[in-house]
Amino acid sequence: MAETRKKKSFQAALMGLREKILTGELVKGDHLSEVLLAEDLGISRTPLREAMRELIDQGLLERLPNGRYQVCSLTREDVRDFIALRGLLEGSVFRLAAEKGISPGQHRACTETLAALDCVLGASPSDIVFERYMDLNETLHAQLAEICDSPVMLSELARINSRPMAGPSAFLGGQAVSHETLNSLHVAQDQHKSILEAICNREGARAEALAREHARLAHRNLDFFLAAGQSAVTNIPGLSLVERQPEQETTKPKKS
Amino acid sequence: MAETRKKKSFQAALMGLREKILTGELVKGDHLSEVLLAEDLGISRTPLREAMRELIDQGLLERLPNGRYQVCSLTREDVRDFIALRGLLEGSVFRLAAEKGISPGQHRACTETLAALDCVLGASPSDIVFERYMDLNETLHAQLAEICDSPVMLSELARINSRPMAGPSAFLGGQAVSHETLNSLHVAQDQHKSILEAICNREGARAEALAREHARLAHRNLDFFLAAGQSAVTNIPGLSLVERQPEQETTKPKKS
DNA sequence: AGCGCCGCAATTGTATACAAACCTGTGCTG
DNA sequence: CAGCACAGGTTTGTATACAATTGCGGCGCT
Repeated sequence: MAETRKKKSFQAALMGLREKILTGELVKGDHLSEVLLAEDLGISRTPLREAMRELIDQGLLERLPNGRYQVCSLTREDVRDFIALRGLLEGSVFRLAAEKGISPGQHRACTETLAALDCVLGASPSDIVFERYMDLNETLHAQLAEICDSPVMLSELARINSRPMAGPSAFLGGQAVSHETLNSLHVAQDQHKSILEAICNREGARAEALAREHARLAHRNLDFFLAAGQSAVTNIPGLSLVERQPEQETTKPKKS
Repeated sequence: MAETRKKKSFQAALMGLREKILTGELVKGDHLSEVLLAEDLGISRTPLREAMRELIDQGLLERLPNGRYQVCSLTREDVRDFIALRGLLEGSVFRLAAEKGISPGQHRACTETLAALDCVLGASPSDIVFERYMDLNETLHAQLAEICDSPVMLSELARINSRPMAGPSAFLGGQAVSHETLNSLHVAQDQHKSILEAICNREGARAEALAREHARLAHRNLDFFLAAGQSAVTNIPGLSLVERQPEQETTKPKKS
């Protein structure tokens, strides 16, 4: 953990609040008080404010004109836009990578990660270790992105990836081994290979188009887990932030 | 001024620091102390920290792993990447606008702004009011962007536009009426018209490509003002943040 | 009864005091 | 003479007290 900075109260606030928000303990619309949260977390308001500011940057909180804070409420279109935005940035980054050229070491590293992903996917459907797949997937995306060698692009991409459900492995924690989902994993892996091929061949436009389409795979997963209902909320971090307008009103149990 | 929030100390800190940084009063590498700045601005450390955090978001400050702050140092490539990134985002936004379709009211507003720009450009070269051109240019970009009707895209575009020299009117304050610069203004205006036309015709790919090329015009201006030397620093906000690597190393005095 | 104004309570913004961490300079030791 | 260790000071991190502003509820007026 490179982010284990010394400011421990700030870290505690950040982790604690993140947890409370992602688990849905804090409801969407309600505006939350600094003093209550501070004493709940056992810290002072000062580091708490710092943490809240950080969470605003991460898109989990938003600030009302009054100065009050409230948990971010995302529409389905917002999440789709963030996913598309990742595709856009990754596309640009891959195009830059293709134009710049890949080094032998980078090519070897990507090939290894691809092989490891193949290995994970090769197992029988029930034996797939989704956690390992997530790790490898993120590694691959990072390896491909680093080829472009542009700090600006990489940092902005990282920013978008930190958005609630925009990252490349956002929906892999769901572990829903439906036939459809499984198939999309194989499609994604094929796209991975095509992207690497395009970068190696200096086919920038192809790499860019592939990246956009690759990100769009996540749209299906978003729709799937939004339709799956409350059970998915615990598995997909940030899903609780999405307001579900198309739900028919079926004896909605009013919470406390 | 929608941003005239009540927190006046915070605002004072923000404005004051921004001023100090953009005018080059604060040198690039030097790390700045909270307490010194606070008493210099006549406020406390608490709002100052908030302001510094904001300036980090705006890309004017950066934070060292020690927790110290320092004025951001950008390379020429960084600025070029930010400009390209604006082109990328604007391109995506315009493509979305073309796919969604423009309303009559939006079309009328854009046409009016275009006509006003034509009017400003129609004056004799020495009579061009650059300040008015800047306003109109930003208005047009905003009007075109709003067509896409995606809060996510708009806010991310606004974020990039707030980066030091990435905004669409970043270099128009230079008022360098060289033959070359003047010509680029006419080219830019022609691109504006083409973009609007593409959006009206639902030509998404064309609008996207035009936006990317439109942003690239700023690359020339960047090179021009970087070559212009110190005199341009006072006119182009943020130019002082760019490290000029072609400087020969002249007895670099090691700081204390 | 409805509308508007005033005052209180709650909440955020600011200031300052204190604690901890870091860098630095100096002196000791191998 | 070099390297390390310790101590002091400087700087950021945290806590708490105070100020200002906002929202709200009651009260009076129309």
